[in-house]
Amino acid sequence: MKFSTKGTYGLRAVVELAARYGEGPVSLAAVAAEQGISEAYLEQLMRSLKKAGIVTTARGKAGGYLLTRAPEQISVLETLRALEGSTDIVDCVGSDANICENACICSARPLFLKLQSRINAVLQETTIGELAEDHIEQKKRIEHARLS
Amino acid sequence: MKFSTKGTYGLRAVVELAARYGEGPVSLAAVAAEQGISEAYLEQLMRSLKKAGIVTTARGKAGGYLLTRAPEQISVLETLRALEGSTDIVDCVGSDANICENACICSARPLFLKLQSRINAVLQETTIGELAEDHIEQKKRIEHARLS
DNA sequence: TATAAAGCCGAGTGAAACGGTAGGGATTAA
DNA sequence: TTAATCCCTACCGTTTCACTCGGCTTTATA
Repeated sequence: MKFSTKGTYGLRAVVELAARYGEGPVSLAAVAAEQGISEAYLEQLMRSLKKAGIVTTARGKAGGYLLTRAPEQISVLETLRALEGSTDIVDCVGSDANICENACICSARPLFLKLQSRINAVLQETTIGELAEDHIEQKKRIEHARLS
Repeated sequence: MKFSTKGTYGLRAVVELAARYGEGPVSLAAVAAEQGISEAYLEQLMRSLKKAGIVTTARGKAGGYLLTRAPEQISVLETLRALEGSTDIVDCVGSDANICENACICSARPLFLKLQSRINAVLQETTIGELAEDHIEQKKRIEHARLS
């Protein structure tokens, strides 16, 4: 029941792009430096995000990554799915439940179904835009505290 | 973000014991057979559960496992913690948050905190007793359908 | 037009966790 | 005494994780 760094790093990278939404392409190096992540590793994650239609790229010099949509229109659910493949806590909930032949008798299934729906609700209703706003606020507060 | 089989198998085993609460010790072999789990593997899980004070044992011939308390007094949270070590989705939520030095600036943290609290709520409020009841009901329904 | 800065891509790798097995020991009811 | 139990340690093959490496293509700009 742990999030992988894939999900965490990727999510943070997307939030970073959201914080700079409208300012043109942001280079991988810039995102990696800001978030303290290895460039080569982050590149892989960006690939997944691109394939999922969450980010797009500008190639060549002065190129970089951009969100395909406004940050408020990207859900965390979508982002994590792109990064981790699925956000299902077990295979027997969600689309192909038939994977577990004992689904109809498994005593843990009702719990998993409930839990999964709660999780999905949070991930669905939270947008990258919200996280970015919080993050910008937080940065301001810290800056403010440092100066005084 | 996947549950391991440790958690799933162990939980099911505990529910099985709950379904037979008050009937004396249940042997490992019986639980393993009923749930379709390898005996040797399940034994490991039972050890964790015993160490955590969720089950107790009777040794020797006609021995087996028993719940230490009434099923309604055992939460799923407690059970999963015993089996998986922790139910925290990332290390930087929960007791020792200081593990992540950037916690105060990490843009994903607010999300994780919210998500964790929702998850914990479900796991805390669901008891083994409830799962056992559901399970018994379900078995009855199936039996009924088979006969008609 | 040459060059450097960027993204694109496939492959490889060490460590850890997962999921399970094996084999022997201790305990106890019959 | 025997057989049915739980108790414990160690091992092991596979997969996933978290990265790294090296070479390629694209493109702005000097």
